[in-house]
Amino acid sequence: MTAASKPPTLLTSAPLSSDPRTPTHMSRYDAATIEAKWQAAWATAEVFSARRDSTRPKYYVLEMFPYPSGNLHMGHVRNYAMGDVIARYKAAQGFSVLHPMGWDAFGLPAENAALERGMHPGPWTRANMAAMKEQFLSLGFSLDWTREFATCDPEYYGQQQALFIDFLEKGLVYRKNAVVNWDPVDMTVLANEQVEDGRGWRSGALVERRDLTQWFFRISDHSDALLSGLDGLTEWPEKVRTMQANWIGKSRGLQFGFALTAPYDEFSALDVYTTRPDTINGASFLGISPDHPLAKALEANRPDIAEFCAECRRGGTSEAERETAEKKGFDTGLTVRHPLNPDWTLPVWIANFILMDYGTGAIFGVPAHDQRDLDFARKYDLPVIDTFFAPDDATPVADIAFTPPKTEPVSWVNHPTGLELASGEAAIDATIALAEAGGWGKGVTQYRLRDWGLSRQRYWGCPIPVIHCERCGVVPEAKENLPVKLPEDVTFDLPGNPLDRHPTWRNTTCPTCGGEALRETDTMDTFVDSSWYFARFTSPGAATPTDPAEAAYWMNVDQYIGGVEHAILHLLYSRFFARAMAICGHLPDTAAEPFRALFTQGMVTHEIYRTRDTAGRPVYHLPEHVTDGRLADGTAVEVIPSAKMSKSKKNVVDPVHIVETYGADTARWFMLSDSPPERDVEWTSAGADSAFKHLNRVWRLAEDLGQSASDGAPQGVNDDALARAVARAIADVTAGIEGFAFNTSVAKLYGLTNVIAKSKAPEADRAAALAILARLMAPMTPHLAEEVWSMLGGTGLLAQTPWPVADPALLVDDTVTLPIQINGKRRSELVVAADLPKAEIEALALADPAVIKALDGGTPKKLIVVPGRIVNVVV
RNA sequence: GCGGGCGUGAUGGAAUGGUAGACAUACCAGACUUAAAAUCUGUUGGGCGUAUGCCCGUGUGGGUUCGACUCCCACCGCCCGCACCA
Repeated sequence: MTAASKPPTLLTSAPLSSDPRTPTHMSRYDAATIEAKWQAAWATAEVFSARRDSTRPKYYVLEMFPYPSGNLHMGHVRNYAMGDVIARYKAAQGFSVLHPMGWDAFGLPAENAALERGMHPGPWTRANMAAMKEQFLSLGFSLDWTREFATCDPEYYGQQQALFIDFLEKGLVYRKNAVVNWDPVDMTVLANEQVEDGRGWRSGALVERRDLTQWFFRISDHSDALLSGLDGLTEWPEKVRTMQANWIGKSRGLQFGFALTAPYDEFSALDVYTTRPDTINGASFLGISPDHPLAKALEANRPDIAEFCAECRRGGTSEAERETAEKKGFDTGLTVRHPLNPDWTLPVWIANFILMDYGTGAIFGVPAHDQRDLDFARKYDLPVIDTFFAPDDATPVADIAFTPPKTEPVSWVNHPTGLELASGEAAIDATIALAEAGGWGKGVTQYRLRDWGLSRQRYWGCPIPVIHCERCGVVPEAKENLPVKLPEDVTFDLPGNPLDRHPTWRNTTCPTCGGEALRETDTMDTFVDSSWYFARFTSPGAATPTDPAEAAYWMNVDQYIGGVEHAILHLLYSRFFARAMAICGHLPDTAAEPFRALFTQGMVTHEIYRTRDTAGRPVYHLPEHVTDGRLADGTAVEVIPSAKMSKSKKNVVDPVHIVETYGADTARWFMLSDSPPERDVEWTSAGADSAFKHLNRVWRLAEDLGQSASDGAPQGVNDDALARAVARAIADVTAGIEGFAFNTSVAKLYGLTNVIAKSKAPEADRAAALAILARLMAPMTPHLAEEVWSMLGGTGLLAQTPWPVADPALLVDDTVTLPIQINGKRRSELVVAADLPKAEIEALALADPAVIKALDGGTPKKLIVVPGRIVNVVV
């Protein structure tokens, strides 16, 4: 399917010219007609089909593909309008552009819809895709639709299953136990999003943590590579690199054991990991996770401990929830000996804030130098031992832990290494050395990054292609049996995974021994789907995950654009996948970092409208259903301040309405105006009117100046002032696009429009200037630009016309205005030749009346001249 | 709680450490019109003022600099992420 095979449905009249007495001989800017016309023209010429072309450099621009919710929202329009600016601009610069689009089509909302309306997730998703594609087409993006796919296509997820099997072979994926949110009433696994205040969103039951055997990608084996790889990503935002580095969380610390004073069960010592071994003499207790093997052993014999651990396991699994929960502890009664002093014993506590999957699941608490430990110590009346003070202040810690930066020198109290005045860093080094020399501990590099659990106990995802055989164990499905397709005949009348209760799908034969066996019923995390789609776009029809020749040509993505909310997970997973695919030969090694440049756009926000149902649970309402704070039936809604547009909060705006009223170009222009792309923008209807007004103005200029258009594109601009304005605009608009400052490009285009409209230059000059304006506007408002170009007699499609180049001679001004500051405040100005020597500027500045007055006969203390910029006189 | 970011007129925002407020919206005034809309022109950070003049002003408080929206420190407010939302 091509870009305009189905013309969008648009109003035929423009809303701001609705007066029936408008003379009929006067034509108007008719977005509906214009946009359909040019979309058809682009489609006929197949302008946007990506082609391998050895004579041109390639450019791969990609926006994060959407989840097919059924409606494009303004956030999408913003995202794809930005990508389209880049794609069209790069095409005009002569690049062979790949700009594909597809659907991130698996996921929870389809299952929720299935539960709510009794509809199968497949048709629901397909219908949404069809609706959204129509909206996409009406916006006129320069997308290569011949490469379209959805992650729920068996052709796609079958290749994903092949990848999984390859990963399995290379040891990149394995099974282990992990906890999930378990709803004991609905008897189902819940996503973190489905847990509200520790309760299941539907049942309201207290959520429990439950252990399940699940599949994991060995992403943590690549921690160091993923961390050091960030250094090469110079065209990624610094904040994203920082966030990823912090997420990977490389730390150096000490691992060592505390011997139990009396062995318990098979435990004779407890291993701890700490990043602050230098504070070892400040230890006042040992803390272990409720999931620590020792805690589990204690549970078996001690009902009170079992009850405490059970309490710790209530509530959701999310880190935010655990971190903000009240800190609780339980004294096990066991004690350990301090490694540096066998007479010193410490109590062992079980604490709910200690995670089993970081370090060893056991810590020693240093209340004097860790706020959380201090709160814990005060709550349970444990000792607080100062191990260091500020060099000039030896006040013991009371309610606020003393935690200076590790680089700051502090004075130590009886430090085991003998240090007196030293930084934390130096003390850490010394303590690790001491432990290694003494043989009681070893320095360890630890990462916060955990392996990526990919198992989901759900239907609407990519089936994990493994089979459980009683004789052969867990074996991969044979590749010739791929794809393992999801069965269609499933029901959603019960919670849980329909694959589990499917009568026949689960039963299969073992690919190894041919005996009876059972399929895995878990499906993959949807992050897996989106971790390699960019690679698949290079050869969407290939019978293997990628076609190596195509991947080698098109990879990497030269410009990736998406929401900052994906700064960590999606981008980190994709970086891991690219490495894993390279290991399996599906991508060249040079694609290990798949996204050369990244831009994270801000979010489009909107107010949220909420009411509550009889049970007090929130019910959200779409903006189009709310007028003046009330629903159609008069119910008042609670207005919650602007937040990220999200399907679950229903604070989404339908761009279809804007396109129908004003046209696609207005929607695009408006989304690119005003707000810097990286910043959040609140959607307002007021901006649309002004955008539309401007496009009308450009169109009217074209109508005025196009009357006398001769054949062929308008020639050069001879009028000097106009020519300079045009050159300036070319340079500034280009710089704005290159720097992802589309809002400033838009401002410069407004400026050039104003200059052309007010210019008294000959009509041919103004027409030529307007033709340049059209070319500069083409990436943003492509339909109007084509129309204006054609009205002015331009030949060919603007979509295939090279980007204009500014005459450098016209960018340099002969004279400059230099502000004169006196003591840093602007007091006067100087108009001088641009190349005037510094000494002469100084002389002119000292002769300036304002300067003479300020000096009052004296000499300046200092005279700063920055040629071309400013003069500052210090008196 | 932890990690990251943002904060400038009535509003969205502009500004390689160098004239703060470009461009746009809104408001006000004028032109055109019987009138309105549309369109066009002009004004608009606050204060004093006859002024081509002065004072204040980029969340708050400090600091660096000849010069700070920009760099550094602390604080306040808002936003994003926190591994099963996508």
